[in-house]
Amino acid sequence: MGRTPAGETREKVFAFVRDRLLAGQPPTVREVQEALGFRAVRTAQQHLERLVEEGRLVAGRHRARGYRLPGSSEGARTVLAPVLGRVPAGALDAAVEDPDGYLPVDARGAAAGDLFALRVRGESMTGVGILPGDLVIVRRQPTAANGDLVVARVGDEATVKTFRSRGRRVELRPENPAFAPIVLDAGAVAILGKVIEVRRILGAHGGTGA
Amino acid sequence: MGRTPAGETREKVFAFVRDRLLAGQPPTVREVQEALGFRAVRTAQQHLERLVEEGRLVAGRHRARGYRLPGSSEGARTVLAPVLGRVPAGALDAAVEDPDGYLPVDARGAAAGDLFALRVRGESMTGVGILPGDLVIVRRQPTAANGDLVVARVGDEATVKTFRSRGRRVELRPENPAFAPIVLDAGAVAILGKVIEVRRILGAHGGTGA
DNA sequence: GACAATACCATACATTTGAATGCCATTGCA
DNA sequence: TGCAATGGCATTCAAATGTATGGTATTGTC
Repeated sequence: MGRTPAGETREKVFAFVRDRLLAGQPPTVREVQEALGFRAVRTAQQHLERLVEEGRLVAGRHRARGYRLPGSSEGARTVLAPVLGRVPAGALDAAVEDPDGYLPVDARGAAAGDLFALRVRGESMTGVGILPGDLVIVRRQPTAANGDLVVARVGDEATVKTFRSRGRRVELRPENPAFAPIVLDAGAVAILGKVIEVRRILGAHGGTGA
Repeated sequence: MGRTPAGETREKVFAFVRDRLLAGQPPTVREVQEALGFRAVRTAQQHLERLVEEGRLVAGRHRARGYRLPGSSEGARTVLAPVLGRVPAGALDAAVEDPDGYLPVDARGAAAGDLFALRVRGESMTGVGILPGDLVIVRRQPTAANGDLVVARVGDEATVKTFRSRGRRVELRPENPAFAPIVLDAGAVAILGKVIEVRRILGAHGGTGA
């Protein structure tokens, strides 16, 4: 009664732990033991210690289900941003109550409630790689700096544009030569937030369509 | 000392637990207690029990960090895709061992281990709105259909291109008139996977750069 | 005021779970 | 042969953690 060939077993241990972690369900040492068919807790424990030594896992001392993948243990924090279906005509909060779904966002430095997402309509921003149907993830803020990509409400409509202010006047500039900039008085524009991320979900089927 | 207004607190408890779950780090009752500033474990415990009653959480009996989101087996499910820093020269698994970080991905229909992400270099795909520095999220698969956006390995390099096959020959087509298609024998190309999503993280500062 | 409902607290208890102690079997090498 | 290295086992201990008991203060309603 000895052992198993090469480092095969440890590879299986790592794969098991990694998959569980990626699925959001960190395993216990005993779950590893059972999954791999060890008859002693210690055996699973030793493999895990080994993986930590090799830097492939990170252990939290005395924490239940404390193993993590290196790099994901710190900083990375995921929150859900609601995808607003209707254009927010009034207060944003009203629209959030009935979202089209949620997008997981790696939010470092942005509180959960401060994020939302909108689907882009029109081709006014194709010059900066934002195509119709893309999702923009927005962090709420009432102001913007020149050059910021913002979501602004003009009248009843919300649009994604590049922000630029000239004194009392605000210019919402499209990034497509076929469209003209919108210039308004600052009082006629409400900045809903700043675009912090752009996503295009291609899905399982279909090509680029180009 | 009494309490806090309406059901505000419970909402915060739920948000905290949900965020932690989505981040792949289920919290303990005491972590909830501490995060919300309760002075008794029991208080956090009661809120959690309440959330379970309301069906907003699911509890695992006597399991450490046992709270889950209901229906997490189906519906929106977030997994973390490793961002591969180096171009995968050999097997993909080797590169996954040392990722640059992880991206939260809403993976419906894709197993956790089947996803990874790469940072795009070069301007060969600007025609379909993929700019240098963008992140592509890829689902591993060894084959592709005409028109698919794929990550392929040619020699030591991995590139993002539109896939097209003509008999024994494979064409990797850039989406930028300034670049020429790459035409190779099928044996000289290895399909690493298919691009299912494109992301551009603009961050808190800076404009569009266009 | 009586009473239910809500929110919270202090503490104890039981289970889960990470870590430690000590030992055996196989392999490879000097 | 001797011996270090590896892979495994059985068991125990201690920390982490879910759960339960019992009590106080505030709010709202009849």
